[in-house]
Amino acid sequence: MNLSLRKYDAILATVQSIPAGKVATYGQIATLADLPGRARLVGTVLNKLPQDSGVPWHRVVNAKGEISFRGDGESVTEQEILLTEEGVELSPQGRIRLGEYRWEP
DNA sequence: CTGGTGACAGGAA
DNA sequence: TTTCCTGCCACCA
Repeated sequence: MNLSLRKYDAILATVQSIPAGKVATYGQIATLADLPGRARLVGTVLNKLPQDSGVPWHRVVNAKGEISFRGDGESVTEQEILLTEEGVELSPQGRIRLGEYRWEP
């Protein structure tokens, strides 16, 4: 078992600790998981996550408050819907108001 | 082993 | 306010 796997677990645990109706940025997750500056790893990890991982990945967005995904919008739309269902309101530009919904541990 | 890729962030203009 | 450039490191061929 790789020690890096423990870091993945820390990332997943942090994402799962995000309360409903709130969102967190990749950098924030990375910092909370003791991986400062490794925001890309958070995205890479989530990208490889299975669908039944039970991780609320839809609450994780980039620093701009936008929903990220390899440029394709289908999954992005699903993420927007999930967030809206939880009470997260989106800006007209399709961006989340981090000042309002950013998770502050 | 080397090189390229990637759900990003932060600073500068 | 947004856009562009750079750095960061795990994973894949």
